[in-house]
Amino acid sequence: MNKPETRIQRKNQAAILAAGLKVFSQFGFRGSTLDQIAKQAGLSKPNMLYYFASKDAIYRALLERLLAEWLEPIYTIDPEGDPVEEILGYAKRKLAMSRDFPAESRLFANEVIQGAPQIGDTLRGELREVIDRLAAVIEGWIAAGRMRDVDPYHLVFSIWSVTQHYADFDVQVRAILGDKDPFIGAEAYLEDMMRRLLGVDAIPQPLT
Amino acid sequence: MNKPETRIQRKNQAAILAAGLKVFSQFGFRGSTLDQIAKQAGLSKPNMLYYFASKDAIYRALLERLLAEWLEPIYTIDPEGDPVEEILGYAKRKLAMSRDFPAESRLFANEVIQGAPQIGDTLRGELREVIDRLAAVIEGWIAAGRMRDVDPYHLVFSIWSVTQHYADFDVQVRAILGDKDPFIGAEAYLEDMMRRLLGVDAIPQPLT
DNA sequence: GCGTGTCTTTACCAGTTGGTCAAATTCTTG
DNA sequence: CAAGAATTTGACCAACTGGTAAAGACACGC
Repeated sequence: MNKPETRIQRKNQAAILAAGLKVFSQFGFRGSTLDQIAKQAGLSKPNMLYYFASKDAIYRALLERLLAEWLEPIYTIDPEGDPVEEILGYAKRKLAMSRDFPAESRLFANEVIQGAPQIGDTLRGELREVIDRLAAVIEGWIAAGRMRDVDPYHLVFSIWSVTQHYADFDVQVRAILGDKDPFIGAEAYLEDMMRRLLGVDAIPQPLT
Repeated sequence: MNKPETRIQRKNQAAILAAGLKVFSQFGFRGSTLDQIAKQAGLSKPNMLYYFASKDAIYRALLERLLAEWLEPIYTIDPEGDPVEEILGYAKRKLAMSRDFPAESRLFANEVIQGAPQIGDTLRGELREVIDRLAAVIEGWIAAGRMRDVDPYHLVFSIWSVTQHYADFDVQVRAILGDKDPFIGAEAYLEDMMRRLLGVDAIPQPLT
């Protein structure tokens, strides 16, 4: 259908999407302008509109491209594996994504905070299904006594919120921590928190 | 200085700030327009600008007014009290704020995600000091063996992120949970998580 | 080297934006 | 009630917004 892409098309589309990600993630959809994105992409505005029909089209293309890879880490959770290690691994992967792709995280944050006008349907559809399935797996683990009894939905929310916090509220985190790299302490804290929360055999810390 | 306020001034200023909160929290600063805010406040645009000199002035007034009350729950933490109960109480108060004042939460979220252009100085100044003092209290508790050894800064981040998540990502939470009130399960989960994380005498859950 | 389709630019437009101004209206108070 | 102050309005503006039209520049297979 839209297969025959020239190398210059690929290059410019990639540049536009990269620029759009940068600008949209900082200012939100309505706060961003085509001129900003075009300048960031190193193109003139009409030239940019030669590749994407409208501001909306750029935004939607971005969200579509990112939604899949944003959800992807969930699918690596193995129902046959050890519950604590599987969930902890997922949490760590999400934390790494916050470190390596903060703009993507902020793009979603902006979109969802503003009421998810574009991806609301996907949230109520695909996302909900995926999380329902994950919740069923977790409930199976709990029923088998392989992890502590926690609400799987709020567990997922807490993983998302804690990990994405380091990307979305980056300036606040750095304002408080100063120059220290937040992610070193974050990973240790996250691991401690998850093991403590989920582990059936948690050992009480001895008094000093 | 600016004390002599007529009742009509108070009324209109309050209406403008309420409208600004609603609009700014949904669209961010750059995504909001004076017309939107004026319409929401039930005033004409020039009339609104009679009370606030500019869009910027409304936004700054809002942030200033909210910063204080947003930080306030921290001051109710009692260094003499029981560590787990004090921290848990703070977390619950933050969760209640997310339930009762979601717009305020989203306003801050928008501001911080976009790089905190207005309140960056406050974050690096007052906020940092307050959190440093809180961290010192927590470290004292840990040294006294009254709670588990966790990083106080990341502990604060996790409380903020988990509680504010229910306000900021409201549509996503409801997309997944459906009609159920998120805050009932959220409070139970939060309490379990905090007690488990902080309590020195946590009892391992028996296998089923 | 030449024609055809791809890419880029210049000039432009109508609607929206934050904000101004002077005149008109509505209080408030002696 | 009259005068002065406080409040509200309508008309307006320059800058910016997303988007368009058309012509020019370029690339590539023949």
